Amino acid sequence: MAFKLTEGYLESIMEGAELATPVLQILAIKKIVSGNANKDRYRLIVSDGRHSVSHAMLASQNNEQVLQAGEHTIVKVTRYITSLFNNSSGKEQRILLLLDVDIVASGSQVGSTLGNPTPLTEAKKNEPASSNNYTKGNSSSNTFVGMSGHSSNSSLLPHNCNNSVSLENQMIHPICSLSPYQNKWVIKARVSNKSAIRTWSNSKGEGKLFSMDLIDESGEIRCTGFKEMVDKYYDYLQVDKIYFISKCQIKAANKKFCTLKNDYEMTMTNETTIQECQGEDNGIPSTRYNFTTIDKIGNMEVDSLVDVCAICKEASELQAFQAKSSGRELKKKEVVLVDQSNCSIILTLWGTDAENFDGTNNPVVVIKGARIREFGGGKNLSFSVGGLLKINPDIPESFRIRGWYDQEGCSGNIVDISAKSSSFNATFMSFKQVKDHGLGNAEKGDYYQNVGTILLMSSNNLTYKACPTESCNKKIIDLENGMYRCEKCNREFPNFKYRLLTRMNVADWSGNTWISMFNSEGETVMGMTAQEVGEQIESNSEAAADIVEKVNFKQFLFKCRAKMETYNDEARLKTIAVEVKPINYKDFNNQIINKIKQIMG
DNA sequence: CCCCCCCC
Repeated sequence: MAFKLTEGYLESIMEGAELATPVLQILAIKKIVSGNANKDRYRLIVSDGRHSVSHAMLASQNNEQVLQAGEHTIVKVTRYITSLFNNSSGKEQRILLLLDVDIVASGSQVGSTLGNPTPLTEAKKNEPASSNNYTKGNSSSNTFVGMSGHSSNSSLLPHNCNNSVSLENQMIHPICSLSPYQNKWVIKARVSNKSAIRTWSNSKGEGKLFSMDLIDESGEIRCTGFKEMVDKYYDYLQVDKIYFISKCQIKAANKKFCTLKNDYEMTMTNETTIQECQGEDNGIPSTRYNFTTIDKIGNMEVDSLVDVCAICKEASELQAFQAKSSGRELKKKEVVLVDQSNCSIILTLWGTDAENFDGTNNPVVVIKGARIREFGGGKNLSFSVGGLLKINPDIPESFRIRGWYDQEGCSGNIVDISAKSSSFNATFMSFKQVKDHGLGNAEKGDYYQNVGTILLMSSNNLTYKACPTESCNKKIIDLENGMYRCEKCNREFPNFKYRLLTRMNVADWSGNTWISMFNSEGETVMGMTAQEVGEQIESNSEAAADIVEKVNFKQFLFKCRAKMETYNDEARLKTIAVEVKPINYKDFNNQIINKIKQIMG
């Protein structure tokens, strides 16, 4: 198969021309920067068959497909940028950044270098950009300006900026090219999000800070200003405006607190210069989202951050309450979100976000950086600092989901990701606590869990003969003619099934209690099926004693329902184990550690 | 240099 490259394109591109979809071959791939997470940065040698360019870089979202395709791969470049920067010897160097590529043929399909490409000479690469001064793939924007001839009006500079040189005259670097290894740069970026000013006070000191999200056509990065930087820049920086920014300190990003797609984040320093870009803002996008559909959240890690675009199906009233742990007065609103995955999830808004949220008319809710939480086995989302919340924003995804909801989503069957998987995540309590707290007065009983030791199990009536109908567990009457009658089903059967109904005395350090349990819980405790238990006892009257003895001193996690019942005019607490599980010592130890921490204050 | 962000 013959592959065709867009011969001669590279020369023009590296001189600043805009050419639609160059088709290039990747001759070499070299890792240049290793990120803290999963995004490494790669330098490429690319060829158009006539020339090769060694100063090419791959935008990290393309890493996976290009690495997989390997050297000799042919790509169609759907979006690119060139940018000037100073190389190590202080010379200007133009680099080619591949923002979006489609694989035309993988390296193994191509197998060799096409044509006989010669390296573009230094002289060629260092020629000034063509007349319009900008270099861009597929639109007329000038996000990354080469050397610009025009001078800026210094009166436009804000008085509180410390620089004397206008950044506007300098070359602009794409955000995705920033790294700790290169500190001479200027970016031109839009502020897509700005936090409130926050103060802190801990053992290391105290202070105040704010952070903002910066975005350009190549990528995004978070920037934080501490202390005096707050005074200097907080009011000056406005969301949605565009700034020239230089000389921040670049360091590895902590992914735990930021969904921005960048391995780095930056911090303002005394050297930092920020100037508003008064002119053209074309081509610089506003917030960039990385949306996850709700169905996926069910399998995602608790505490991680996601971006969602969903419809508010319903919203609760504003609820105010006091946090048990901190005593703080909290306000929240629970919003049920749905999306095209036909799943719903609860989003909790706090404080003013909760107060301000209006759920009428099913608005589109777009969130960047919602925190995944878990409650009772279900997942939910919590929105708070560092995130961005928009209602009915003007983005394509918003219109798309609006259409989906109005046409079909509003009447569809929805799976609730926030649904609690089991009846509890009930509190761990000792039997003494159960007694002291007077559990059992709630109408449906009170739930708790306990890790306990079986002291004694009654060997009488371990099993009963039950109706063989699958959905019916009613005790049957032995008609003693080979038939069994179920009153509930009003039928006679030639067979029955064994069911367990056991009572055992369970102890922990604080006391003991009698717990009843039904079939499956009893099977777990005995390690036998009800059928096996029934048959063994049937064939050997001594079997029951053996079975009971083997259970003694076994330990389990008991999930219990306690309810006060009146029996012969006497109130007593009836406890049923609704779930019995082997002890997960890791979880159990965490419970104990948390308790110790509580006790220690 | 923050990074707590809440509740059942």
